[in-house]
Amino acid sequence: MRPTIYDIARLAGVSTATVSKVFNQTGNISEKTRRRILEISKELNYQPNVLASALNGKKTFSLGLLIPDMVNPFFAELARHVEDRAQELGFNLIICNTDNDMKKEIKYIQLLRQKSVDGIIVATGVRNDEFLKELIDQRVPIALVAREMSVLSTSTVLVDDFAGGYNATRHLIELGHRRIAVIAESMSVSSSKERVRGYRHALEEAELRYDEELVLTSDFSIESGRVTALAILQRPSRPTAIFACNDLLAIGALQAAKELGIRVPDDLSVVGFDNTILASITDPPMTTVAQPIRAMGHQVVDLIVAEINEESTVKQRVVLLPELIIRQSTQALR
Amino acid sequence: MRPTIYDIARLAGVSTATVSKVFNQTGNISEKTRRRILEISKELNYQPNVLASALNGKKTFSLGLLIPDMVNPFFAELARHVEDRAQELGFNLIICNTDNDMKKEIKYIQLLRQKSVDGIIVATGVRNDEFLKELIDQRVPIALVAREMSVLSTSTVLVDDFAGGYNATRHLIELGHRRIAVIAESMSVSSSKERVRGYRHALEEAELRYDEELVLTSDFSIESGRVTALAILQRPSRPTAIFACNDLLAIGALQAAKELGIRVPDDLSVVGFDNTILASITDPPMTTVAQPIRAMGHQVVDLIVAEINEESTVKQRVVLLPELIIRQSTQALR
DNA sequence: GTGAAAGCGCTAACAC
DNA sequence: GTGTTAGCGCTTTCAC
Repeated sequence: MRPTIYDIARLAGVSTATVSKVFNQTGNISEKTRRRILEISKELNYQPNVLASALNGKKTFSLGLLIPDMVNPFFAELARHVEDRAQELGFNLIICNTDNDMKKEIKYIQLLRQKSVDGIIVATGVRNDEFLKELIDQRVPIALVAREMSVLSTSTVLVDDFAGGYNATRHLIELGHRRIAVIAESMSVSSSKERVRGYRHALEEAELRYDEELVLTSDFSIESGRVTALAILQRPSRPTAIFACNDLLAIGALQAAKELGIRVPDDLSVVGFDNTILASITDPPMTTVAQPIRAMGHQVVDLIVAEINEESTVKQRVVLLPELIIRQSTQALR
Repeated sequence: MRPTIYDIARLAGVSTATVSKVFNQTGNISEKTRRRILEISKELNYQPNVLASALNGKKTFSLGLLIPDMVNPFFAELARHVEDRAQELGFNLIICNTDNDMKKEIKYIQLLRQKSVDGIIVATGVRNDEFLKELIDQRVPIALVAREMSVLSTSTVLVDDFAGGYNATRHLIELGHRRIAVIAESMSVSSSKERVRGYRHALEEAELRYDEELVLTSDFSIESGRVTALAILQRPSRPTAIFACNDLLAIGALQAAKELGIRVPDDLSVVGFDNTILASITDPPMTTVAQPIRAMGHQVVDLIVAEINEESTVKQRVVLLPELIIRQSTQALR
């Protein structure tokens, strides 16, 4: 059996209250008994039982993280940084892959509540306002990362998606491109919508016509990027550039181009979004909009932990700036 | 406040024991009261408190997963499948990225114990025998995946790494290659050692000399693969083929070749291992040894859950077979 | 400085 | 069929 506070108390000839105080650094315990207790604990290899302490209203020191899919490198990296920071602060991370499926999301949230996690970080794109609102009403700390939900009053960390979309498109325009297509993930995701808005703004600023035909929506997999790009590249007057709203889609576009014998960047420029590890290993290496993933992960953990510890009750909305990384998938229009 | 079993009992005019029995489907409760209790629970949106129930010796329904780094696509995919299966069985997953750092690993294991996870799945390569042994002695269910530890009596799921290394090398030999280098991750990892052993066996079988100079060890990042490959490709008599013990290293080799103006596959054949998403998007697409990642993830969860539920007390060692996926990074020696 | 005791939310004998 | 009650391991108030 795992030793308990009772075992320690008995061996040290004190009460459990004293032992508890030592471990919580509360009350006033003489240096001598403190030492004794610590010593005995070491000997028995005592590990406090978090469950029992959480049952008394203390923290569980675990956080939930809802992401669409950790196989998507963007979310893998994000989750990694979240986990790192959480660990630094003494919290474990329960990762939940929801595939942006509302049913799964709800199920996960219920499980997390049953386990009394101290907070939930949401990075999924599901429109789940009602459910999250309930949680907030129940005073479960929630924070959003890489997504947005204006109706909700929660701390949020994201990148300026509008600026990202704008920068990407602007870059293409400066290279002389006029027919620029955009492939978005489902437009119901806030970040996607913003990126397209940035795209549109760049066009209009350059007095280029915004052509709905050039705005495609798809899933968020390489395959669906490929299929979508294939369709658009086979039109009679195909675009000379594609802005894909994430690296996965951009890779799909690259593959489609290769299939059709369209050379990148000579005959087609492609810009991605996220600057995941994938962008640097494609051929050619991909121009993409970098999100400061590490900073996002750290910040969102800091915000939610501050809320958990009630150090800060004001909700914050942190907007980080994206950065265009120019590689070799874009080139001046000939 | 979250409703408790007491609230329900009061409103239903029964005792907490009755309510508990309903939720645990134990005892014998009349259909009528059962209904009433369930109804009231629904109304109050009651969620059982897992902590309290776990404190009574029940399960916490959470598993720990120790992996080196979820940014590595192999582990991202593995973790995803583990998580999927765990979720199906009602368990949450606490993911711990250890970077194969023994200190971190120990810290994580302690945290997991304090939280009374029901079991721990270990996919890291750390030689941590002592520590894991302690856990086993304390009857914490442990299972290994994608790694091995012969001294320990634990359920294990892995791929036949020897066969994988053999197949990869054999493929190269059949293509006429004679000078075949191998880049291994640190040789202290069991899987890596086995793959190299398979490599060696293939050579010897073909009566080719096993040349220590052609066996390089490195880290497990693209960058270290690149550096290692760079070194070997600049030797006076460079190899005509490289077998890299994982896709990351293979990509590094691809990059090194490109840097040196060595064409793949014309001047150099490269084989990877893992068949992660990366292998399909490199240029050229990579020949690699596929691990049945999904099956591995599912199986290891099934094994550990069986142990947790004490359905099965016999430890199993499941060895799955790898499969060589031939793409375009390998070609017959000219 | 230290301890007795009540209680966190739930379970499981055992009694009725 | 249902209730009483004694814990699970820990925290905390209040008394000494």
